[in-house]
Parts: sequence; C-alpha cells; structure tokens
Amino acid sequence: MSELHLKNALDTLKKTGVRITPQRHAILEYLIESMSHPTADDIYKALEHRFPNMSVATVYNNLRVFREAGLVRELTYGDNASRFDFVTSKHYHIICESCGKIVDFHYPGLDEVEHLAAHVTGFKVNSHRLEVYGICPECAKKENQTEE
Amino acid sequence: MSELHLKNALDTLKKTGVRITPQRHAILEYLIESMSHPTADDIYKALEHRFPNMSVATVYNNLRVFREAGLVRELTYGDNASRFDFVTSKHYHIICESCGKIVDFHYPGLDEVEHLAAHVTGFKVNSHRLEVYGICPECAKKENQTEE
DNA sequence: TTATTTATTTATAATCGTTATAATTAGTTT
DNA sequence: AAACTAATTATAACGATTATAAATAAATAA
Ligand SMILES: [Mn+2]
Ligand SMILES: [Mn+2]
Ligand SMILES: [Zn+2]
Ligand SMILES: [Zn+2]
Repeated sequence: MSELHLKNALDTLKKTGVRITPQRHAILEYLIESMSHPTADDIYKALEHRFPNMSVATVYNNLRVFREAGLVRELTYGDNASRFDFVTSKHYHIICESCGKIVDFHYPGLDEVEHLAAHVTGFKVNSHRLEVYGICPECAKKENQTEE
Repeated sequence: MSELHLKNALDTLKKTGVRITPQRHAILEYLIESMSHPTADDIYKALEHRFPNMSVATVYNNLRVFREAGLVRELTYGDNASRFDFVTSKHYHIICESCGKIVDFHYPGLDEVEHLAAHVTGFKVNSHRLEVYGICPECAKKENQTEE
C-alpha cells in the first residue's frame, strides 16, 4: 500500500527531472509511512539519526519540491509551523484545540459553496479550505477527569 | 451605523474593565470604518500621523485585547501577516490568489459538515473555518489583457 | 487636590519559522 | 575522467510577532 504510494511519488518526481537523493527518499518515505501531519521540524528530528549532517533547509527545500509536484499539501496555521500532508484522497481535517492533533475525515465536495461564492463575488473560484475545530476524545476525557 | 458599532464595542470593553485609551479608540474606529481586513501594520501605518509615537506593539496588544473580548476575529495565513476583521455578522471569506484581496460573502452555516465530522471522529466540535480561493474580477481582467 | 496604585504605552530586544546565500558535495552527461 | 548541473550544507538574514523593562497615563484613595 504505502510502498505503492512511494513508488508512484518517485516516478512522478523522475518524470519532472527531479533527482532522487537519499534525503528526498527518506523524507517522502517518512511522510507516507507516518500517516500523520508532521511539521518540517518533526521530519528533521525523525531523520537526524539516519542523516546526522542533514540541514533543516534541505527538509524545507524538498517539501517545497514535493508541494510543487503536487505530492504534498501544506497546511498553514498562522503563527505555528506548517504541517505537511502526503496527498492521497481528497479529505478535510478536524483539529483538536487542546492538543493540536489533526484527524482526516471525508465529506463530499462543497461545490455549492464555491458556486454561490463565485456568483455573489464575481470571482473565478479555484479551491476552498475547510477545517473543523473541536476537542478530541482523548482530551475530552482528560478534561472530564480534572473537572471539579 | 458604524458609530453604533463603535459605541457598542466601547461599551463591551468598559464592561470588562478595559480602559479606553486614545490609541484603542483609534484602532477600533479604523477597524470599523475601513470596512476591510487590515494587517496590524496597515493599522499602524494608517494611524502613525495621528499617533507619531505609537508603538507597533500597542497595535498588536490591543488587537489581542479586542480578539479576547470577541470584538475582532484574526484571520491567519501561514507565513503572511494576520488580518483582522471587526466582528459584525457571521460570514465567510473569498480570497484572491493574485492580489490578496479578501471579500465577504454570506452562506448558511455548515452544520451538516460539523455534525458529520463530530460523528466520524468522536470530536466535540466547536467551530469551523471555510475560505474560498480564486481570482477576483479585477485581476481576471488584467490577466486577460496581458494574455497572448 | 495630591499621592498612590495599576494599566497601558513605548522602545527595544528576542523569538521562531522560514528563506536566501554561497560554498561544498554529489549526480549526470559528455 | 572531465565538465556540467542539481542538491545539500552551514549559516546568515528576514519578517511577523511577542517579551521585557522603563516611562507614562488613568483610576482610585487619602
Ligand atoms: Mn490529512
Ligand atoms: Mn470579513
Ligand atoms: Zn486533543
Ligand atoms: Zn485580485
């Protein structure tokens, strides 16, 4: 499953003339296998034992390469560090306001919102961003325990 | 109209024991009357002729005070500076990917998405964030003119 | 009113994520 | 192998924001 994703991603990169370096391979592999939404620094820390000399700039550079190749989506959050999501199926995110955890969920596209927005504003619509915020089950449990 | 908004906002602040300083008054006034989504620096620049000694930290401090009082919403965009929106009616934003313009539009709440997300993830849902991205009419016109 | 307390502002330094730069290294092509 | 080019590294710079501490202004007490 994840091997196939990795193989396809490497093929995509090769096709656009991007060299497959050990660092690139490792970053992609980590993104796919971690199944999470790591920051650049998460990735850097996860790989530093295998690449003791790797620069954090390399992580950022390659995440940009992957993004431009359409392999990775960058999730931005104001002040906080961006998180990166290997692109598989289209999905949305729900985010815990207590611990920051990000969980995927699927929902049929919000075409109607895009159409209405285009209609009332005259914009040519390209995309939308939707996130749901709340408290994850684990944090909710903790809160109940601590509560008076 | 905007005078009433300002008056209500000042009342809200007074009720929570926040002093109404000339700087606070001016920042609030600007937020309400500009009818736009300025950055902290936009506000700072707009008021520097009236308050030549005002610090940019004062703008940030007060925007935080306003946000905590529920008067202002902060719109965050990754690397770029936050934009601030005086809270009136609930609405969404459509953002031009070419010039950065932000335009309001109204849409009935997306309760269904929140419910589904809560159901499939077990989260306690508090809110959501939706933005539509595209090209504004002005930028679209420019692009067509430049095109081959 | 004057003195005292407390909130706010100012000036400035620090922080943090990210990007730019330049030198070095590694991969590719001839 | 030599030459060329892409990628990595080390490090400095950047920009938005926050922290700090001193100065000032507002509110309250005397
Ligand atoms: Mn995801
Ligand atoms: Mn708005
Ligand atoms: Zn949580
Ligand atoms: Zn535009």
